[in-house]
Amino acid sequence: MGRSPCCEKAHTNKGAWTKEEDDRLVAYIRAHGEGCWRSLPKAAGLLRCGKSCRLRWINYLRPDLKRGNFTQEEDELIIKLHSLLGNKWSLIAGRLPGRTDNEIKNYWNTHIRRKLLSRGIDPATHRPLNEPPPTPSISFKHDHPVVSDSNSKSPTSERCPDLNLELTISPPHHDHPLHTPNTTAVNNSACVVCTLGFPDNKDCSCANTSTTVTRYDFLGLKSTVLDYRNLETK
DNA sequence: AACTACTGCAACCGCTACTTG
DNA sequence: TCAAGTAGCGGTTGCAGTAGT
Repeated sequence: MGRSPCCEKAHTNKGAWTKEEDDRLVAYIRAHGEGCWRSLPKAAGLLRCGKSCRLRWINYLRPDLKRGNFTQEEDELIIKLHSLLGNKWSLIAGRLPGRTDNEIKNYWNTHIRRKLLSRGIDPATHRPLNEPPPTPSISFKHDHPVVSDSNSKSPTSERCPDLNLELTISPPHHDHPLHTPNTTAVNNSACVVCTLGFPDNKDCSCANTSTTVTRYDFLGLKSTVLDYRNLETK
């Protein structure tokens, strides 16, 4: 058998946190540190779910949080990172010290989305709104399937008419990469996660795959086109 | 002043990968 | 090995504050 449930939902508070609850949580974490969210509410004398405590601390109470408006630089960085990573808010937040994934997600949905739309850019694809979305197709002529970004019909797309992977995180197609199109095994070059400064991240593909990547300098970031096997199609 | 519509954000929900017993 | 719990993530919702009429 596993462990006992994380909390008794019948005896937990919900909704907005009170000042007293905040103070208790902050005092407890200052004394004991982060971690073991399951036992924290009881130990801290809070009628809250551990999950709720974790969220409150991470998104609101952490002392290193930067409150206030986003700067123009942060704006641009979020847009660049989103074009590369998609809705990976925690990864994006990792590149913005003092900002949380929830804060960035909210800011994206309320400000940046609108900003991009007003510029005629699709916030989901980072392409012009009037440009038809690319239809990825997969070729099996190599040892491994290769995703190509093309609207033209291929024999494969005819063979697999229902296969639409909705792949959107690669940078726009670039005929002439700024750097030598160095398509090598990852063992010899960085994956996108490492390139963005997230070594040892769970999304890092360096250590455990034989993925091929091509590196570009997209939007000023040393970006990477991933082999389709690394893409998440959520 | 009162009502309605809109906006922004904190918090919740549900899912998944990982861990534990 | 596997079932169940935990932590963390992303999507969604609820509500307070503000603007418009």
